[in-house]
Amino acid sequence: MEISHTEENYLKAIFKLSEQDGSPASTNAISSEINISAASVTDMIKRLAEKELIHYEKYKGATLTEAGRRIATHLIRKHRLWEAFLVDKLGFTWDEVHEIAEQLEHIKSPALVERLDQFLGFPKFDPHGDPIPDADGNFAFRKQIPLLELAVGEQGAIVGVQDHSAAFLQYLAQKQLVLGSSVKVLERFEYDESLQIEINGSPGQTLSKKVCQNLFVQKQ
Amino acid sequence: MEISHTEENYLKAIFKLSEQDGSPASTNAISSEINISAASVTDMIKRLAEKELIHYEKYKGATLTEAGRRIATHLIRKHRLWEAFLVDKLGFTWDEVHEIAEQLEHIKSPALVERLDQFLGFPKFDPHGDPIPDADGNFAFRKQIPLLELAVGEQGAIVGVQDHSAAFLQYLAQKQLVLGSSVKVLERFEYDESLQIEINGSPGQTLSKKVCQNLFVQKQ
DNA sequence: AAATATTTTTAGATAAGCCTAAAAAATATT
DNA sequence: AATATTTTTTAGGCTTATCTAAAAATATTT
Repeated sequence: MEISHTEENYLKAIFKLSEQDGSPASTNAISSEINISAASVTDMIKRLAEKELIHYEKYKGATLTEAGRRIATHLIRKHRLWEAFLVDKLGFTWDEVHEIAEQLEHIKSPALVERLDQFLGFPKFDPHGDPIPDADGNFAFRKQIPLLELAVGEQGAIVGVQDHSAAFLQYLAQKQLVLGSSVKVLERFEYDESLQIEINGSPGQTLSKKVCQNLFVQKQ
Repeated sequence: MEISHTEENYLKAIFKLSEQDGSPASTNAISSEINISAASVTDMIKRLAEKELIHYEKYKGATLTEAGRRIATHLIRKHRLWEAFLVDKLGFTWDEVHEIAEQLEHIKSPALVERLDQFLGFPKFDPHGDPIPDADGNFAFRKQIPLLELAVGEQGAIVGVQDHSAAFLQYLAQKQLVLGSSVKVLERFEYDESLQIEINGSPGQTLSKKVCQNLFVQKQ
């Protein structure tokens, strides 16, 4: 069965919206996720249901079938492998690669994905710290918490981000906060929930609550 | 101006058909080049003419405008750079890369092309020996002739192929005929215009007229 | 529980890209 | 030069993916 570029984008959106909690992705949620009118979404999810890529009941939203999930995770696999390629091999920065990977993820060639994976040394995480699913759609798991939840005196390593916007990623890079950077919480200001942290051994950075919520660390 | 994937394919076909002799590409020629009905081609070339990507006069065929040519050569540049990547970095063989590059050539990111070029060491020729145009659309030139035109006793190096089919490329690989192989014409059989040649110093191969027409060599 | 608000679906259009069949124009043949 | 053939265009349709506006269903508030 041929799956179009467009259908792939819907499957990815439904995966993103329904994977965390397992609850169906609503028409409106999909609509705002991919910036397409709700009416068009209804249209498309009907067609995806006919192709048995999603389960869909009128007014009840959509969840992926096994076939749909396989396609979605494979897209995520390709997206993240390409991001790793762009950063590790071509020297792009982590805030520049999302748009390009959005295009590259639609390239259809099973051999290409597997060779790319090998060329990159079978990475388990992409440049933003997100896990790269294996060919069967299994994601590596890692015990990570938002930096905001680190207690005063505790230390951790940056392993991922919640917010993937270029603005946030550029802000982080400027503060020397990249994947692998070591951070230690020196003080917590209850007034605005900001944290005073030490980055790679140099103290003196205050990070806002918003920043600390969007940064994942692994306790050390 | 947005140019669709489909429009790009038409521009590439028109380039291929009209570049050699400079004469316009006829509707039928485009039709059979891209396997789309002549009626659809007429439709599309009208739209391309409106966008000023081609010059088109009813019943007179199409030629590229400067803008159209820029797009076409840029596509060829991307196609060939990706082929080089697939062979040199991912280890694909030269007969496997065309279909994948057909997809990759449509990825839109100027930065990506330039970084890829750099990553590959600014190659001037792709895995089939075809010149990779520079960012301005200029092709490297090389004095090459079909193997068939080499005289008895003359020696040359394989630098390219006329026929890009997987069948031909696989046949060549089997005979140790790859880019850079050295060949010497030992004898010419007038009966069927086949050649007895020495490949990399080992004699004893007879190559048909068809094969010798489709192989380019550089005299040594 | 009734009224109101929100969400979702239906209905009817549109544009891109394709098709086949028929008409028109250009080219080749007698 | 007239006729036949080939090429190209026109006409009319189809599918995919989108839209807006209106109707229907569901959820929320009073």
